[in-house]
Amino acid sequence: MEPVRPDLVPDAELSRDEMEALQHEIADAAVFVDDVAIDPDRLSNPLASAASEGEPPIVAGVDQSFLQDGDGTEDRALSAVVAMQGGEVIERVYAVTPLEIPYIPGLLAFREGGPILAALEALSVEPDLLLFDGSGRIHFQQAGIATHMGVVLDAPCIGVAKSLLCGRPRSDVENLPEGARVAIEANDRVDAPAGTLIGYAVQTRQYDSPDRYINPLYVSPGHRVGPETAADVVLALASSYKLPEPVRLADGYADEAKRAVRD
DNA sequence: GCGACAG
DNA sequence: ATCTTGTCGC
Repeated sequence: MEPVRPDLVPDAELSRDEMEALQHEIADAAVFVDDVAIDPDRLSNPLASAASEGEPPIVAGVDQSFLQDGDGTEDRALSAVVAMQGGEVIERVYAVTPLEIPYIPGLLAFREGGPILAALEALSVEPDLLLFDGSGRIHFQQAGIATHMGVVLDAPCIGVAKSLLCGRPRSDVENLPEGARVAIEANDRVDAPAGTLIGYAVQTRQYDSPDRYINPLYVSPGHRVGPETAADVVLALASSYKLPEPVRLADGYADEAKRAVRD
């Protein structure tokens, strides 16, 4: 797949103000409600797929790793994509591109967007849905990496983050039971009316011991997906591990490919 | 000045 | 995110 909005592709040469201005454009173009019918049950369950007509949807997980040069300085980013259909991997691709800027909270898409788009161009199948490691609408300008990629590609996207960038949970998120979700609403750090629902803390896995617990994932709409569906999809795809399977596999593939590139 | 900060 | 082996615990 390739960008349908080349004008909005993240450019690391921009000034910080220009980057944030672009993010406001992205947020304005983003659709934070369900735009396509995505049945979470058909994502990973082959039986549900067989029972209904047509092919099950293709879901892609995207994750990055980084390579160092001889000095130990990070100089390249590697983006890995794992595409799944009916619970099975149908394609894996990766791309390596030079690293342009350091990590700056809020500007992740300008650091990692290049290799992601390069890897997605190498992908031969057309995903119906993409999951990213990072935020979507849970972002200062409501334009996290999942939203940015979603608008540039005009594809349904979901952000899956392991920690909360901004916003505020409506209730305690400690030690939630498996399958639970807690709404995340905009606070004064988010460029949205206070109280706006921007995502969910989603507990995909949990221990049963009283002294230790697993932190939830922070799931938010990227583009063309609403917050409830985003949470439903992540729960449906996280069958045996904390991370939804496409993202977990992309995570592993990013490490595997990095080792291969190093040799 | 202080605090907060995806990967 | 990254440098890294084994190891403690359910």
